[in-house]
Amino acid sequence: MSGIADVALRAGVSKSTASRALSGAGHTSERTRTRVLAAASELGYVPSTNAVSLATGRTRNIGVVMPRVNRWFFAEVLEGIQATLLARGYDLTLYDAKPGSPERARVFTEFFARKRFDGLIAVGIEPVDDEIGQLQAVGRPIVSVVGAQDQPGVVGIDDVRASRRATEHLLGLGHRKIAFLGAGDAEVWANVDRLRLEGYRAAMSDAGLSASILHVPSPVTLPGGYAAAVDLLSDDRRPTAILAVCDEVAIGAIIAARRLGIAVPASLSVVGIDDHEFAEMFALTTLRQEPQEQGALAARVLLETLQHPDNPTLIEPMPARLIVRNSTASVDPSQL
Amino acid sequence: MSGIADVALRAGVSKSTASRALSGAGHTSERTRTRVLAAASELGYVPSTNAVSLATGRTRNIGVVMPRVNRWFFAEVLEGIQATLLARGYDLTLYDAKPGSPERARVFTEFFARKRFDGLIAVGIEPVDDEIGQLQAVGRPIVSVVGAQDQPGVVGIDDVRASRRATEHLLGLGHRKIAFLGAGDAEVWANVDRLRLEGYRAAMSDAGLSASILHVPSPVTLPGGYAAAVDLLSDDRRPTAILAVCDEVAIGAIIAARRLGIAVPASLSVVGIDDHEFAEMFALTTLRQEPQEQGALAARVLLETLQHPDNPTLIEPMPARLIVRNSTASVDPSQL
DNA sequence: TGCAATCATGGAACCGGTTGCTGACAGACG
DNA sequence: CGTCTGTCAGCAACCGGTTCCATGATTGCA
Repeated sequence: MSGIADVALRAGVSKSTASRALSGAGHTSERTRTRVLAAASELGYVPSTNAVSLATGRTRNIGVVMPRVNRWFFAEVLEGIQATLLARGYDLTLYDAKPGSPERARVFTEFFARKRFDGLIAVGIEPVDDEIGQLQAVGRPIVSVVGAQDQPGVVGIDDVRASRRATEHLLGLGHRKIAFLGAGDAEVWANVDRLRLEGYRAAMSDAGLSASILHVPSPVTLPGGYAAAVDLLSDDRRPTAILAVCDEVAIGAIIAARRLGIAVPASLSVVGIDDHEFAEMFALTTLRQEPQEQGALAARVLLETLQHPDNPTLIEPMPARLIVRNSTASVDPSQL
Repeated sequence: MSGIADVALRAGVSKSTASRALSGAGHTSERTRTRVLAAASELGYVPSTNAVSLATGRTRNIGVVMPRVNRWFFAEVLEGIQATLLARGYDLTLYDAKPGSPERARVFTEFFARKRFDGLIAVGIEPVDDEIGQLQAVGRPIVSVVGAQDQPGVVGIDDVRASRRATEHLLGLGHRKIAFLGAGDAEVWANVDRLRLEGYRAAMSDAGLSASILHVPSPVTLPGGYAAAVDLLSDDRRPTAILAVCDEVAIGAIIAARRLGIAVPASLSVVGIDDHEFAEMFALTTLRQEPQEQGALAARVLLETLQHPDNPTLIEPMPARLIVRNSTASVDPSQL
């Protein structure tokens, strides 16, 4: 492996001149610059990232923490981040931090303390207790995607609004018995779930249906939604419409309805939030959010902050658009 | 930020002694060691990874390349790798490399050349053309998960066997018209697909059914399987059983069958390969592989190789066990 | 033509660790 | 008691770059 000293030697200049020529900083004559560049490419010179980082203090690496990666939303966000960083020549170091796990504690103390990155993107991390302090202590800019409400620099949709919008869609179709399916367990999504539930509650109240509010807890997974929906649809609480906390739960509900012989949308309307990759196949009406875009935005904002640390970028909530497909229909008058 | 010099000063020793005491290398008296350790913890000393890497040549970081992360198998493998590395104190740098994309080319040249890692795990990477050379040029140990056949150090199941086993299960139930659903496009999975198709072909031939071999191409996704199955089941090629290249395709087929009013397993048996997280919910009979385990194994093997570069670890194919659920049944005699 | 400002370059310090070499000291042994 | 061996600690070089500072060469302007 040839270092910058070899390049300098070959170009007949000093290390410092070679460095300046390669990085473009400082003054260099055109002639030397081309000579150095030629020497570098002839030798296949690649600067040592460690040496550069040690000398400059910046790593050209971004850390990403998320509770897990094998869930549609997180994987999509990660793709978005990755693509953006790659384009800018940044590396991405991934940290897994399942809530409550001992590994998570290690990540927050040991791994973050190493400061292997110039900045951190926290996806779906709702820091608890001393984790907040530990994040501060990292001393690097942080951008969150769907983080806790009170964190700074959070990218995401307005969940209350999205959920309210979804509920209003059902109300507009004449539905009155609308159940909210999902959340209620102390899982990762806690905060997002809470906001979406809130939006549903608000829309119902505004429609004078406070008394009809029905929150059915369910794990936030497809099978979880399936199981919860089977229960819900089999007993006398059966609603005419379901708003699911996310598409996976919604799809679980659709599958449950089919199993039970309940026609969707004729006898049951279902609406989700996400626009999951499976949504189209199930003709699911949903509020589309674009997690890849969210990831990309988070990455862009973070890189921007690194360049201009003093003028913080203001982050607008991202839009969530209603996509009407074929899982929702006007309520069957006989069901009222 | 306090460096090792500060620690040394506080402990009243030299930098080198502090370094030895902290790393455990070389001789240090018990007394100095405790003093140094105390000083370090009082100062909250964390060694600079860059300085360590620069001096020692090792990064305590592992690179992971995969074509994409938002696909069940890859996400699971990644979880497995992550957990194992975390436990050993290693960082993980993720590289996304969709086949054929210009970004992939950059990853293979620019990003790999930086050698930010001690070793590389390539998941589902089937290197083409000069990529093989570029991987060699990295000069770091590489372990693959479901890579190309001729690569060294590949972790994975025996796909031919798994597929053969699945086919034999259907044959054992009396099925004769068995279709193989999936693959056929020049996608990521090409090699795995090919092997699984091969296993199916072999089992059919052995049963004297070469003439009945029916390969139906399909994108390797749930919606893709759905669409292909709708076609297949609607026309006169309709088989009594389907072997899908993976569970997502299999589940797509089950959903398609339901839509078409074809009872599973009464009128159609479906078997998959994977044991996807949704498999249980769809009562899918499948050959279970455990991607998390594969990821973990790959990580262990790689770390082992780093410690003992000269005695290569032999990697056995991982087991794939048949999980019989309720998507397969004896063939309906009237269909023969 | 003289002087200041600007440009191009080299030398050396520095980032923060690790490690080879050397010497002091202590205990073991003849 | 002298020498040998092994432990412990410090000095200084080194990993591979960046960057401050000094110097000499140019150029611009009065």
